Amino acid sequence: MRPTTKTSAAILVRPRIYLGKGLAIGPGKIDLLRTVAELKSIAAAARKLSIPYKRAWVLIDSLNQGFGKPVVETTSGGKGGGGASLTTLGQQLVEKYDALERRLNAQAAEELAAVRALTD
Amino acid sequence: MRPTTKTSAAILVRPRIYLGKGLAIGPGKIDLLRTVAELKSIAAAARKLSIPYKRAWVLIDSLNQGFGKPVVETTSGGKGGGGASLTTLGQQLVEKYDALERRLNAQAAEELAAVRALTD
DNA sequence: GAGCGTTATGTCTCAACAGACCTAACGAAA
DNA sequence: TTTCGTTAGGTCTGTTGAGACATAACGCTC
Repeated sequence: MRPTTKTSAAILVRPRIYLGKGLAIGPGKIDLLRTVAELKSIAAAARKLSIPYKRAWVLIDSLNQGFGKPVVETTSGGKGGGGASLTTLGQQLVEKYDALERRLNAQAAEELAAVRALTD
Repeated sequence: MRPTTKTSAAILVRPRIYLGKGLAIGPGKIDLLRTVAELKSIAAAARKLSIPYKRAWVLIDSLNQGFGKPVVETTSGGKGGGGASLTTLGQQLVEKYDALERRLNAQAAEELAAVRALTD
């Protein structure tokens, strides 16, 4: 229709992947994991994302429980009060999800544009 | 937590597409539209999907409002009490969404498997 | 040992949402 | 004119979830 403008930033696919029963992973948890990895602290990540610590902890706990193996390792007490970091499983999870999300948006750009065209 | 079987089809991508603010479309609404098209009645579709008529109507109304143009056309009174059917916009919406969903699951199979492998 | 910041929970409240129930309007058919 | 099944809502309630708050445990540092 309009070949000139290609700035379609208002549309995007946010994949939520369902693994097994009750366990799901979406953009929210991935962002949280990424921030925890960056700041090495659940509390700091929660502050940065403007969510209550409790919620951040619940989300991470649900991942740890759901995967059977921990996605985030924590230590309490000690220098700075403690901290948190991603396990290799957690790192892989973020990496794989990013790859999936990137591919989804790239490969499906055509169909996305088709849906978007309907909103005009 | 048992591994169950190896051939677990329990993983899939359910895309929810965000168009503009407040307007989103996901598998639920698409299924509803499909059923309305099939049965030519909102009430009948709601019964088949085991959801209250009110909810079905609210979902459809949100689509009609969100798109600015109606996605479902209705008539009240008359033979059989009335009925409903998809507009061409509604039909296109279902078609485009189906194409997107199919492509997503096909093209991203590799990355999906990678994520799934982490759950073992 | 006291202080500190973090992890780890429990509990309470409030808003949002889903579902249930109810009523009105409509128009063809009987 | 009455009946009937549908569309089109309004309203109430139970449930769920998020957020706010409180508290304990932990282990370095001072």
